[in-house]
Amino acid sequence: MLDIKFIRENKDLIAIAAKKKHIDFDVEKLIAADDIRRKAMTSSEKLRAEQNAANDGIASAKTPEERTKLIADMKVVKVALEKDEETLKTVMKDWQNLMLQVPNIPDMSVPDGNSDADNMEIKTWGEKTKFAFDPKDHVEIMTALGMLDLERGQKVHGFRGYYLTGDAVKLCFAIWSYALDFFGGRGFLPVIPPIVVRKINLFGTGYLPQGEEDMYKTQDGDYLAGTAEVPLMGLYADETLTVAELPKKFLGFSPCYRREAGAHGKDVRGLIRVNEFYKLEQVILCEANHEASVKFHDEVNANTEQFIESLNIPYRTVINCGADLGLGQVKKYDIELWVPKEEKYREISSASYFHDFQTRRLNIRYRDVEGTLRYAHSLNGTAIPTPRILVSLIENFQQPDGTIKVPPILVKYFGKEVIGK
RNA sequence: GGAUGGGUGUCGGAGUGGUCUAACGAGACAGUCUUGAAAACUGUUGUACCAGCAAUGGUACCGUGAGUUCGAAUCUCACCCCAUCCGCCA
Repeated sequence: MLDIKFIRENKDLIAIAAKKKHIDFDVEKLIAADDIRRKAMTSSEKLRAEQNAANDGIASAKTPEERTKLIADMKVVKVALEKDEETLKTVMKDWQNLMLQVPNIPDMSVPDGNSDADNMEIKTWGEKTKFAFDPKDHVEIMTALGMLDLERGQKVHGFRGYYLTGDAVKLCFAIWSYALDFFGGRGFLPVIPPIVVRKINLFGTGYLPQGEEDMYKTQDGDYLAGTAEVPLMGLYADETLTVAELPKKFLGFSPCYRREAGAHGKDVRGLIRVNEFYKLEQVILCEANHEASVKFHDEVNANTEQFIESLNIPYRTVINCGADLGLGQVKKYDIELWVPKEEKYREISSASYFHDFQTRRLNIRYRDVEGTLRYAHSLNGTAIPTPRILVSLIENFQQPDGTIKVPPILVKYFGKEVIGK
């Protein structure tokens, strides 16, 4: 959600933003609706003022005749007021609907593009792993080592179902523990949030109304969130913070549920794309200025880069192009890990900032040093998702004998150096 | 699944359809008094939108939305939310 005043004064920017994000949105339609809204508001407020003024007269009328006369006058005003309010009601529906579709404006540094193929590489780290043998993919390795059962996963859950077993489970716990130490050591408060959430939180974060199809829903009308970002953003909804409390840094840990409704042909094999997984997520609320947003955005992304580096997995970082940005995102970095068997970098992390797009919808404010109420800025980034991280971890660290070398930093958490011996 | 009670300002808490510009109390802030503090006393104390360069003016907000009325915190209806009890489960 953007400020209507800002939209009116910068409608060209909005039009360019929509085009860059490949979102079909006509800002002129919103301006037209807003013109009607303003007119109806001014007009009905004037009539109401008249009515308010007459009220005292009616209450203190000296004679019944005087009173009857005043009431008769106000009956006329009432009819006019009802007409204005009818207009206002109709246009407000339209207006609110349009306001929910206004895209946030991408940063200058976001490249143009039509799809994730146009994302701009800004960093590569590590050597793409070379093998003196024919590397296998993670499904083959894990199945052979009793770490993964896709067949029975499918039997029980259906398409994209999986069982992790044995050392795969231990590896997940090791990664979670390590991540908790790593990110916790950088000032993030660990949080296990509710992931079955009320609808309002999804509107607030910008996942609704557009993302309805990708979400699981309960019979009570609640939703299973696809990321801990949703409940963490809801945490301070409708609250006013003090500037001294900012920035707030959270490390959420939660299961994540995604229907992957629009991705039926994509990544049909293995652990890349699944309906339920676990994720540690960084969320920050900070002061309302662009520099702070940029600073924390870089910080959040660097945290995950350094985490991946400590595991010694080759990766690259991209700036997502316009078409790959969500409605509310100003800028987004993806970190992609090298997957040897596919010979491709695959997304593992996504860090974005929103300015006050989310906090306006959620009504998260703070008082700045002058005492002025302001909407905070929000940003978030993946810390680490499981089991997706296992794909590149296992494929990059596989050995000729079919075993897996555990990254040294994880040995302390995992308990042994090699899986499969 | 069944039953009941309740949503008022920063908080507690009143509120017979018109003077609600929401009583009263607490808190916070400022001042008086004081060597300083406490106490006491006095005053101030929300948010959003519209018009305006501004000073300022207007409107709305008592959970949300409709309705009745010249006029609604107050009456009617629907919904949302909160709490408690019983049952069931962990």
